[in-house]
Amino acid sequence: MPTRIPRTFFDRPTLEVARDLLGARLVRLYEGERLSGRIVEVEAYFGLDDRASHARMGPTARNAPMFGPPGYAYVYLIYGMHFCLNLVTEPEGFPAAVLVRALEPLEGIERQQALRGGRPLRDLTRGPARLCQALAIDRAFNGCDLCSPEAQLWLEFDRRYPPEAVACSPRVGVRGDARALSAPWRFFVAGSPWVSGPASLNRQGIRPCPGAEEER
DNA sequence: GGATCGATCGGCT
DNA sequence: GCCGATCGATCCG
Repeated sequence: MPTRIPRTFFDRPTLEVARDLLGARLVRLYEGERLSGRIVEVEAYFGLDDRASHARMGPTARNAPMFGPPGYAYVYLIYGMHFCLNLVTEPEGFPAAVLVRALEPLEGIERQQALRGGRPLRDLTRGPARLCQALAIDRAFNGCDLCSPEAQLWLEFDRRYPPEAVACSPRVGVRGDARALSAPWRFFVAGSPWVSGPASLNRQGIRPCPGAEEER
């Protein structure tokens, strides 16, 4: 049985964690069955200055997990009907998290399709709300410790992508100021059919990742 | 492939 | 009241 990714992995600058999460396996134990997928797309949200982050207005009841210790889940409801999964990064007190935007399906695919209402395989986990539905991730996982041996949701090291296989682009669906709009804090596996977002971003957006030193 | 629109509700202004 | 880190259906080219 592969080991769960430890808390020290998440206790680092968010841009580094985001890039390193590509290739990791997200595992959900659902009614005794492993449902999993390989992470192929993420977005980083960090700091009070990030106008696209839920933490931009300071701590609230909703965004509290973002201010908490690393290695926990921050799950929120959006548009009154969809859930999104974030992985909390950086030391406690600094608001930061990585949004998981797309997976390459690996285990329990038939069960995942059932949870998705029989939608096509290609649409199974392509998008942050779709993957939550496929892995049965909802509000109950908000604040969940992903590094605990008892957790029903965790991460495992799986594939490791070389730098040239990883591309970046501005984040999808953000509304903040010019800086937030242009910040290349979305990372994805170049050319993967499992990546979400507008095709335009996935073509033009293919450029080298910024160094982690760009953070802050 | 791209644009538009409706669904639906918790958390903030 | 307002609006969103989205999705799916529908229309168009």
